[in-house]
Amino acid sequence: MADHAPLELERFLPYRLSILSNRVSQAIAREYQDRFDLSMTEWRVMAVLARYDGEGLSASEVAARTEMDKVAVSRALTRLVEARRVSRRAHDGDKRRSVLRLSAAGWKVHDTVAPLARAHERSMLAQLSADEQRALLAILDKLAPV
Amino acid sequence: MADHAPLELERFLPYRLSILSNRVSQAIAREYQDRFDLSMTEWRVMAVLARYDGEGLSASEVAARTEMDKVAVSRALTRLVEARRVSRRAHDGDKRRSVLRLSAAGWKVHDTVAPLARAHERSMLAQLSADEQRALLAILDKLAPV
DNA sequence: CTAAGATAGTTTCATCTGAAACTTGATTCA
DNA sequence: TGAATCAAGTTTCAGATGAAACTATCTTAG
Repeated sequence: MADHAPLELERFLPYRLSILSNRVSQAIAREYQDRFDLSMTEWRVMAVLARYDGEGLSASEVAARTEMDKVAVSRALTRLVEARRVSRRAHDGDKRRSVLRLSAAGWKVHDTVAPLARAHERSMLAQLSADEQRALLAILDKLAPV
Repeated sequence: MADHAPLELERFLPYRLSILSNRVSQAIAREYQDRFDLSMTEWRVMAVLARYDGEGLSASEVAARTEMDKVAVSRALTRLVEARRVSRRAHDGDKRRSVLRLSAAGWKVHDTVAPLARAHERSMLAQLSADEQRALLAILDKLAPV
């Protein structure tokens, strides 16, 4: 029994990372879910469409840029289009592709949610020293390069 | 259009954290899922039972120590008990409570998976400098204290 | 050209998840 | 006591998820 070397979950890095990540994401998500009936998946799709506005991304480009699978993106888009937050038309010259854009209503939601998300990010960083903030960015760059 | 200030998802900390956390957790989980038909939930339950061996934890103590909800724990335990990896008996003096322990088979699985998990953790840390490793621990202590 | 293969996106299916309701047993307090 | 409340754990239900199959379209090799 002495030689089992049990894993100490509360010191195990992957576990701690997942706890932290879930807490942070859910704190943000809870707000926009209540206020806008918007899932995290949907929000990420909207954020990418906002960022690459004017390019008329296709669904698979959205999937690539959000690191979500195409099924999740397809379903998020169905809801977003139904809610008139995203417009979808067919691509000239390739009828398989869709051309996606935020609608005016979509932009309105985005312009409320984005500052809210950034505020959460700031309050998270505010708990860290300047050195730790720098280190965190360096760590993320090394472990999960974009 | 210029003043929409879109969120840059790929620089947004909560997003990057969730990408990193998912990648790390899934890399480990994939191994023990294939080899032992063990979900991440089940593994976490086993890890906690291993760590607090001899105390005969109840299901809600397991839930508290894994930060999972009681429904998830209940279901994981059903599977673990069926697979004879965990033994469950009633608590003397409180028939609501269960007393949970890893079985010999459970320990055998634990003793294979724990080193495997630790190896993943080590290879993750190995990508960071000593300073960054220290900083990561400090950051986790501040942002998600145990 | 056209058959074979690749790509975009949706649907299906089986599983996972969490909130709420429920069951059983313990506790409290009048 | 015994009614009301509380705690442990399970079940139910409704939604989320992801792999695989499928449809439609486009590309390429012969």
